[in-house]
Amino acid sequence: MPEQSSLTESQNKIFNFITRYVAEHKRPPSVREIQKQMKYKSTNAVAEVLDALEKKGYIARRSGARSIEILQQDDLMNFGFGSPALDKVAPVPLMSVDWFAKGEKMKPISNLYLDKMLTQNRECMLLRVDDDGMEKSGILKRDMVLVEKREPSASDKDVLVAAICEDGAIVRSYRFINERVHLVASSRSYSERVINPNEKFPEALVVGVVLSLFRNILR
Amino acid sequence: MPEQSSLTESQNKIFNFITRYVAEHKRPPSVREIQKQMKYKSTNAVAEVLDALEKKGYIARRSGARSIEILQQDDLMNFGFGSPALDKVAPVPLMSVDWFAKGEKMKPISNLYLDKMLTQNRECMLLRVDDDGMEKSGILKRDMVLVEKREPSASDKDVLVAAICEDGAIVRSYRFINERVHLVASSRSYSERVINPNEKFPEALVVGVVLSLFRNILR
DNA sequence: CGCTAAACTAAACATTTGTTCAGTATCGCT
DNA sequence: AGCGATACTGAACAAATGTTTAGTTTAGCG
Repeated sequence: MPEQSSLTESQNKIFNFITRYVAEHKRPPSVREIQKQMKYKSTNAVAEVLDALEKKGYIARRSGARSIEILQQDDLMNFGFGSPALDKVAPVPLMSVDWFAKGEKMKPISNLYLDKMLTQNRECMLLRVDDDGMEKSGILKRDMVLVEKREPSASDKDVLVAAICEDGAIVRSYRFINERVHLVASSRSYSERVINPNEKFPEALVVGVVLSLFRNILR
Repeated sequence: MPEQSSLTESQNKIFNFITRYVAEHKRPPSVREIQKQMKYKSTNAVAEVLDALEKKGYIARRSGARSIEILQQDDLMNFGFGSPALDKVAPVPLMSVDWFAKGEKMKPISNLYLDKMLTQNRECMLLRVDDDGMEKSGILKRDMVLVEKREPSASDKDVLVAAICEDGAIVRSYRFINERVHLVASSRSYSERVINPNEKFPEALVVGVVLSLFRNILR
């Protein structure tokens, strides 16, 4: 990930406040509302933090009142609008993987129903990650990944893909080099897999692009 | 049931403009921006249309600049008939956190619909993690956590809990020692928070037990 | 016709809001 | 000690913005 320059305590506080405020009120806060929240006695205290946030690329400002715009879109929920409705749910098949050297198979075990805000209206499936190859990227064995069923395109830079292979389902970084697909783990101890386009029985089969991650915490 | 009063041409035009503007700019337009768009020569032309829209329940206005809020027209959840998914899905409120030293507030922003397999049929909510205190446990800032709304019990050994505090929502290990609740981060750089049972305004408020974790991977 | 509502123009006014300038204080680093 | 970054207080100002009051015009309707 492109490590965002880190924030100081007050910068983090204010940035969090802004995101919460926007989510709740559907408009950015004014400088003086931030001031009140932070219990500052001068608006300039806010102004300087906003300058820093802007310089670090967390926000942008235009002219006029309430002009703060949040630049992070990794927000997952850019909950601007979304009113709840049931047509907002999509069935997502939970797939189990059977791999045979000659022909792979994936079978739906059951359907989970997920809000379309999560599936982003794409054709998805759920897979259980079967190794620790992406541990360093925060994806652990036994995590569930929500995968969009599609072949990565050339424009996909540094996406994570799900693939099935001997070991079951795995997640890897996707690189396209010299007509070949390279599947790269984040841990060095996992070797790179290279897929030749002409290969009849490749050692791994890319099944889609990883959209998000789901992990059970409570045992 | 409340037959939506219909809109006049200019009312409709302006209402549509507001909707588009919010979608595009993530903040409401100012009165004068609407005036410009409509090629009015007086702001009062706008003011009157806005009065009408407010009276008809299409928008609401608060104080301050850019205070127009679009009201949801779609009647709340249409818990109508047999979508096959219905009984498998539960609405989970996505909460935003406002913290004041004396009185904490949590407000639902919107509902996400999640399979009951995920909520395990418990009363849940979704929170966005606002710090890196549990980074070492694999819970990162900006992750969403699915939280069961309940006080941890003595039998809960080493559960992770969500709490709200000055910094927003945080996740911590829960320890009960000497009548006191200890909230422990996995990173050493985050200090432990201790909650006294008699404390009137504790520095953090436990809101529930973390069931699972959700993270957006694709940008 | 006369009435009313909607749809404006025109001009002021009061707030809200962003920005800036001049200071003070603390901390880590050199 | 000196320097720069961060974190503020306090005060003032100008621009942006919401609101109001007074008047004109048009269209529909009884």
